[in-house]
Amino acid sequence: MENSEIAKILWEVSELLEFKSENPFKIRAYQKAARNIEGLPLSLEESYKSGGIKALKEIPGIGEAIAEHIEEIIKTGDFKKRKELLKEFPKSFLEMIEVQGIGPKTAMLLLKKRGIDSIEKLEKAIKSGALKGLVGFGEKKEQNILQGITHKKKTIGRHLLSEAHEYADLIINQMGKIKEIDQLLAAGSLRRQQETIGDIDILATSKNPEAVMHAFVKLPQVKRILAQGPTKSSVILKNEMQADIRVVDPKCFGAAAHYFTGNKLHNIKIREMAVKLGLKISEYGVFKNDKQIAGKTEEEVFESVGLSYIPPELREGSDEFEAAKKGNLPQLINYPDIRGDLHIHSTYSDGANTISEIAEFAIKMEYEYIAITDHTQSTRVARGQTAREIIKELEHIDELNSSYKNFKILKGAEVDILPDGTLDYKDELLKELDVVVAAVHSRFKMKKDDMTKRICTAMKNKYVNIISHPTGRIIRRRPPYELDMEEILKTASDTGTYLELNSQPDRLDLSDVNCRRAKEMGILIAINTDAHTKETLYFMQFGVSTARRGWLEAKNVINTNPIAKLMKLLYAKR
DNA sequence: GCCGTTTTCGGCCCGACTGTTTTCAGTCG
Ligand SMILES: Nc1nc2c(ncn2[C@H]2C[C@H](O)[C@@H](COP(=O)(O)OP(=O)(O)OP(=O)(O)O)O2)c(=O)[nH]1
Ligand SMILES: [Mg+2]
Ligand SMILES: [Mg+2]
Ligand SMILES: [Zn+2]
Repeated sequence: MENSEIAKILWEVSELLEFKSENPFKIRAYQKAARNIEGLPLSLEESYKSGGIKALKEIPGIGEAIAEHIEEIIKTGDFKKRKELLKEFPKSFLEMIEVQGIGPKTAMLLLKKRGIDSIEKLEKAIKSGALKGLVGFGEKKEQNILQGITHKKKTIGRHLLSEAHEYADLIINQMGKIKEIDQLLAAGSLRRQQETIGDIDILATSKNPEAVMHAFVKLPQVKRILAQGPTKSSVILKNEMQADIRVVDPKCFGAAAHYFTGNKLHNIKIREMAVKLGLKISEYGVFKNDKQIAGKTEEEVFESVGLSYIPPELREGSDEFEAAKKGNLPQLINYPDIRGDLHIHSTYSDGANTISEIAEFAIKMEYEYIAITDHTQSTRVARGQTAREIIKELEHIDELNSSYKNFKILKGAEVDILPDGTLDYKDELLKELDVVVAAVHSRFKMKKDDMTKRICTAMKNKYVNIISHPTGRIIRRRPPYELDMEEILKTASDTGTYLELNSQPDRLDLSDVNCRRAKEMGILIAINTDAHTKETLYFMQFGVSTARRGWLEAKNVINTNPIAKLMKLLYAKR
């Protein structure tokens, strides 16, 4: 049982409890537990197996009751209380609150008074006028719900960080033309650089908020206005993304930026800390006896509760406060720390650019080195090369290198890890390479033990430097291979193998939480792009963002080193 | 339901916008 599955079950229970109008704090307790479990690097099932209920209760937000539920879920796949709740409310009913504007109260009213228990029935009911006369329902509400249903049908859920970035830049560019705006900031999950983004959150400061809102909702990208007030508006954009905007006075910028960056749990926790100190934190500032005492900058907000500045990528409402209090926050890696890219494809396999085109581009990016790592024979769809074919490429690289100074092209390959854990090239050939990146490209559905053994066997080969995209997940498309991540990490640590943080926006693999776990175990990470075109060498920024979310410092990442040190690290296993 | 360096009971973040409401509940950030 995966953590994500357990989290999903608990989240669903929180929704079921909402329908029953349970104590809102109890509902929040289930939601908190679910969120915390999602962000957990260790397998709950493994923790339970080794430490029982007691180990579960050590996780924040999990107490006696939820720990027992989790035990039951691990043992039977479900738990009694949930099964009972589900008898009352069918699955299709749960989906109703996913429609914008419908919450648990409205859904219950529709169920009780009209027997509506699915989005389909709701749509029919509105169109046939069956909701006329229902308390709290009028023409506008019906139309809003219909539009909400249409919107829901068109969207696929959360967006990749890269897509959201691009679109947010467009909007922010447009907003830059609004005269009344002072400062602009992309906030929310975008600023925290989460791997997926729910909506675009933008903060503006202005002395004339109404004028700003007026101009904002008239932007050409805006399709529909969900809400418009003087300090806050929400719209649906033409690409069906939602955008939320807040406008505040410049003297509130810090507090508003902090609020709008979140995440929610982080906000709640820092506000609780303020309450204990006799203060109040809101998006408008830090207040003592209704008098603003701070809030112009984010630093002031943190300082008011005795914390040093916490970078947005760490604001998850977990243990960042502890670190900030003790002054133990990491010196997070920055993009300019990166000196090269160790996983790139050229026209020798399925890349679009020649090695020299890639090299020229990398030099413009001020890199000191790159590794060309084309596919090997078993990955035929990606034009993987035989041993004979790659020899030509290696000679070509030698030739090119003689023409560069202060820049080096490393000879590499992205070598297939075959199902038995052996590699697609013989050791005699691997020996000729500077960088061996090893990866699984076939038989993704192997059993957990087999897949773990497969990758661990590969790590035990002394020529293997880096395991590429270690879990194989593709965001929104393919779940990770079944893996014992702890075993993988342990073997990486024992063998001195590096793990990749693949920067492709739909991979980001290792994920943020796994990076953090790897760091704790002393494993070094290679942040690579796996670029198949020279322009996508810029995907490095997403890798660095994810690394920052994983608390990584420059020293945890091998490709922040100058070439001489890097070469030493690459030859350390041999 | 969870939690505690004052607490094992009694708190639990704080605010904006909408629609249909004669004064605020519901939903959302
Ligand atoms: N204090 C407080 N702040 C909140 C609450 N809900 C949201 N926020 C703040 C923190 C969020 O990061 C920020 C933006 O809200 P969003 O719903 O857009 O969430 P966020 O961007 O974090 O994630 P997303 O990718 O959009 O799902 O607003 C809340 O209930 N209380
Ligand atoms: Mg957001
Ligand atoms: Mg938002
Ligand atoms: Zn690759």
